[in-house]
Amino acid sequence: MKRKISPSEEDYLKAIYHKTTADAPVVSTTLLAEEMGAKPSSVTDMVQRLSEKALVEYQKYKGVKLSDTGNARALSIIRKHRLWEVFLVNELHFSWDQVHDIAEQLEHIQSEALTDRLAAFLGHPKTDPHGDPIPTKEGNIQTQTKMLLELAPLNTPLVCVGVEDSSAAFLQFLDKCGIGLGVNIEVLEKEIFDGSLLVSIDSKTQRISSLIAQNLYVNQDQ
Amino acid sequence: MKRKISPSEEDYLKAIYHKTTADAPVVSTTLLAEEMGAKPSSVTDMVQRLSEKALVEYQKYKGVKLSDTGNARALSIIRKHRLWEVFLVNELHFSWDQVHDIAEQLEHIQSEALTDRLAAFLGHPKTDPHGDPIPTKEGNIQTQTKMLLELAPLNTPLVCVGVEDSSAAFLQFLDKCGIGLGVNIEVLEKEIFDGSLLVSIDSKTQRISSLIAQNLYVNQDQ
DNA sequence: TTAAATTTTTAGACTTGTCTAAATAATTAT
DNA sequence: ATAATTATTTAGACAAGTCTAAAAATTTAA
Repeated sequence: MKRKISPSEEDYLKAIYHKTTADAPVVSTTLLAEEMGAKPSSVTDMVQRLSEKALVEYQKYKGVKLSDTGNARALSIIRKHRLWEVFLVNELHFSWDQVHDIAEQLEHIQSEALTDRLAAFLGHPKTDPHGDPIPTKEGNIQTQTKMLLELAPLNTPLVCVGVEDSSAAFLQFLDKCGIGLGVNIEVLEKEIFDGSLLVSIDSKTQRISSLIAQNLYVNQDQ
Repeated sequence: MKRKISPSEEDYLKAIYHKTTADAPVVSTTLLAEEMGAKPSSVTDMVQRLSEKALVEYQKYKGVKLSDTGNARALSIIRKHRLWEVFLVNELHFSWDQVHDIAEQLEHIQSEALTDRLAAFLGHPKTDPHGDPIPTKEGNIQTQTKMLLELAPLNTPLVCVGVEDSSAAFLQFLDKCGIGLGVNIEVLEKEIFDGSLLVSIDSKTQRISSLIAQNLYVNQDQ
């Protein structure tokens, strides 16, 4: 029943998944082209092919969104991507900034048995090394409560739970600042002038830029 | 320095590697076509492309062989294939007949760091689950002394060390007969009529077909 | 509300990897 | 040694996925 989907088609499904939300349920070919590093004309072609395969709903000039089957496929790819990231970090001891490109390749391996066994081997992890939730085999993905550090209340014990930007550069910078998932953090002061924050990380006080605060997710501790 | 090679090109390099030996250093397009499940004309095309990239040495109508760089690339792919097979069997508990197709996909993942760490994670295994040697990172591959069970001496303690045919059907049949790597075996009698052998496996006597004997490698025990 | 600017699609071309059918070279048999 | 057979290559075609350039639709601005 499962029709063959090429790695390239899978990448498009994933990109459409990441670029659509409840408020903006449809994405334009231009935005998708940017995400994919391709020209809008190439995206139009591909999106029309995906539409013929009933993986997306597409209306000329109106943008594209995933169909139910397309959404399920996207979640399956994201599941594999994040499981492999857990493997790379937890088992092979890669750092969280090194795993994205390798997982981009591993996510296209086609074997349900492999995914099942990998998940079991890893102990059915709930989140990946960047704090993003791992969809279940059935395609359920937990929407986690989390807020940007930028918007977090002052003088409240917080814990880091995720990142908005997962580029290697940003992750390495976080490492340098002593910031990682599970790290305790508290905002002591918000600087109006440049949006920077005075924070306490593991009881040490330091100043971090607004750019970090805009890309780091936290939760109230407890 | 490392030029990009497509998965398909990698598959051809591997096939050429497997189909050439010291006595037959060159393989014909027809034989290669059979191995690849493609038409000879397609093989000619591909082999000419590989020749332009200096990965093979090819002379029209005379067959093809790997260049030194092509040989190194083939060994690198085989190394990855066999390391992943070890991972699948030892860590994810697949059986030895289930891993080939998955490893066919995993062998194309491009990341030297991944291969290095995988090898270390597995404890730098010397052989894969079918008894085939794993090339080192430097491209050294150990030529193991082994003989077909068919040609092994009678009434001599032997140990299974490899298979010639690693199809799922053959491996499953071996399982059914209680034959696996490391299993002790002794040939008690050779039947002239059908080439079958009376053997003792783990002290139990049974008769096995000549087809098994032609596809199973053994060594003298000790 | 029409014109200008922008976005999106179409058309035609290119590459990779494959195929079939036809042509050519090599091998085998008479 | 020549003819018949077999192996191999060439030629032309096709699908996937991409591009550039041009056309068409949509949005924005006057």
